[in-house]
Amino acid sequence: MILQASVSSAETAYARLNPEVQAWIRDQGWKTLHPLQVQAIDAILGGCGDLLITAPTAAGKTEAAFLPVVTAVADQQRTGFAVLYVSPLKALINDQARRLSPLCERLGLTLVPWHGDAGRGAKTRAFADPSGMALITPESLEALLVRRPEDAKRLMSRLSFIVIDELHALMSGPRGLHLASLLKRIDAWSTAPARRIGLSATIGDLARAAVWLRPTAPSSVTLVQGDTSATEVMLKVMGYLDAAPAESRETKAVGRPMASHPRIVDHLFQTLRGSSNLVFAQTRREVESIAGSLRTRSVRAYVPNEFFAHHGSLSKEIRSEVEDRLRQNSLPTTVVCTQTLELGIDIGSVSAVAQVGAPRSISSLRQRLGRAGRRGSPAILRLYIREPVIDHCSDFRDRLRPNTVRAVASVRLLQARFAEPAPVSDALATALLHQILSVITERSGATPRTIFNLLAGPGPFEDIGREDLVDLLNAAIQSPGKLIEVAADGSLMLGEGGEAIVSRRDFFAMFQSDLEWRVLSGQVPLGTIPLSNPVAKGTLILFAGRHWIVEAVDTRSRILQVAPHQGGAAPQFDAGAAEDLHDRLLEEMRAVYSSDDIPEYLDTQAQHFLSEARRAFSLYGLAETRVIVSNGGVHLFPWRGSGACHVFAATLRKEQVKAQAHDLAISTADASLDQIAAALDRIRCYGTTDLEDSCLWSDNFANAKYDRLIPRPLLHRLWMRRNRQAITAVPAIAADLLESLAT
DNA sequence: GACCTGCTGCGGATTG
Repeated sequence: MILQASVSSAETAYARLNPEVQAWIRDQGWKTLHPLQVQAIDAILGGCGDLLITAPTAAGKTEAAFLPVVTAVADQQRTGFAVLYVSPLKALINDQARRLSPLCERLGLTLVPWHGDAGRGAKTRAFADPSGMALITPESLEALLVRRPEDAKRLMSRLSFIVIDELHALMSGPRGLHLASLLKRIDAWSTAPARRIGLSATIGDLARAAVWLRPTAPSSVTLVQGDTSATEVMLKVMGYLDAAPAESRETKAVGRPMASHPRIVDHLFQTLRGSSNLVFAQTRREVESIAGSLRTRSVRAYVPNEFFAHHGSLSKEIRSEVEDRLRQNSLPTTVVCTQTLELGIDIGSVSAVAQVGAPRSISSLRQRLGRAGRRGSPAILRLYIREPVIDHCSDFRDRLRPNTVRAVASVRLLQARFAEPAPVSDALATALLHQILSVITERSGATPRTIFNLLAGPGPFEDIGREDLVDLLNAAIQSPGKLIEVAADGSLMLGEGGEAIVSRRDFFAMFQSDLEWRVLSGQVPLGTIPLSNPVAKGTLILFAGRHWIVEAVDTRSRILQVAPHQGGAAPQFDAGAAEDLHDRLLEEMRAVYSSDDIPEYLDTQAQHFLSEARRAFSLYGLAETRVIVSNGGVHLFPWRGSGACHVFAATLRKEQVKAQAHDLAISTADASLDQIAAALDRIRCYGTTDLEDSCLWSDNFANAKYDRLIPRPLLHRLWMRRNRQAITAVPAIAADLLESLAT
């Protein structure tokens, strides 16, 4: 990656901009251009490659990219869009359209917001006379390619720039593979591919981001980095003692708030009322329960409620109402939310950010922190950490106080500027099949060679070899559902099954969607809850931070009609697997256990938890050993992240040891130390063949949308490649554990 | 043991 070498002065950069852009800058009342903007102007107007712009939220990344971009394309004459802006969220497209339209108007550039909820007028005009900028989601891009391939080519074969916002979010997961493939296909239409500009606040691995951005030439990506000097953070970690462990697990399962709940709610109420804040919780159910209690608390205190819920299952209406109230900033507003308010939707900045529960990801914590701190004042972050009461039947997991230790480790890594790299997607096969169907549709048929040339090679599918593609295509051709057919000339066409998949509306997204109840209060849509919730007339529910009674159930159209009421519990939202912990976080947790400093940002209870944690760590002898016996079971501590631990647990199961990985360790059952030592000794000597075989014992590698249509051996092969690192580490982990047992 | 994201084209009726 090329680091920005020379930087001209703000005056020189300003002089390079289009006069109308300069006038717009004066209108904003800006006295000077930020260094970030100067760098971006130099790189875009002076250079010719791709750019990665990283800077904290609200540092002006959008302007840094667009001032020079619109300057570059202002006077060009062409048929088709000059700039494609890709965003992960419709709401972000609406925000950006609002921000950019005065600038574009001055230059006579058309601006077309292009997503499912955007008006059709602008799109229709763009089909007739395409020019300027389109602001689009990956799914709408897919829809354009599949449904209007001729128009898509006409609109996007002469692009000068592709701007990708919130790059860290768009490059990860199935969507990352999807968008990368779409961009590759767009590039194939033109002789001079558009320059790509990625924007992000949190990039854990710059080298990998550069590879994603320009797979054929990652070293030509210029890095433009904003001010990375640390912003002042006022941090507090607060400990809360919960009910007995057995009880706490039970109440969690039933969904009843835990014993610490009222005390945490009290503290939030007292510290946050009167100002604007964000409170992040780990689950939607927890958001509901906290927001509901805060509202009840306000009613009891005879004060107007200023606490609201925000999560992905709430309707657009409810969510934008809350976002508007935050943005207008005229009334104190505290929003209890999940990840939904992490990305760059414009909500202004808030006084303080709180999080209930220990962080699992540093990137996420950093994004959340970025929401706090008005100009000139420090960002306030409060972490609420719960640990259970210890009694005679408590096991090592409770005694080691992992939540407190994880919170301290997270803060240390935050200070060390660590951020997790974007996770590798497990949807490679699904994405490949999806894109094959899409290419066949776009081209009304394609030969295997065309498909291979178009999709394979540097990019999202570079791990796919010719034989993988052949296996996949053969399976699709021979499938009883007739996904693909071979035409007389040897080209591949959609079969009956393929047609059915592509013609469905949900084809455009690479992720799954399940059926849900729609919850309506009168005519107002409140949101959706999973069909799995038992509901009947008279059921009480807590939703959108308020209490409701179900008045009517329409099972045909899946609608719940509700009315305001009192009481009721939050619904059960479908549970997925917990977010993986990174290797670095476990390593840091071990360091926290082994050191003896008590950070001053811990309150008395949290300090107490940390002391208990270290005492337990020492009593179990974990400074010297990686294997302990507790409550009749043997527990192994590789001090690695979730990925490595899950693979290692699978390997143990292959050796007939019942093993289960959790956040802190791997727990075994019904096995003696001798049996485990023998298993570890065998695993220690594993060669490549054994390792490739070991993961056959894992049955859950068919998770993604179209995995059921993929041959199992291919899924297994791809799973192996994706987990190569964790798999290669297996013998070394076994050796370390065995050494512990010997001493 | 979690979270989040997205969605066409067409014909016909209605409205300004």
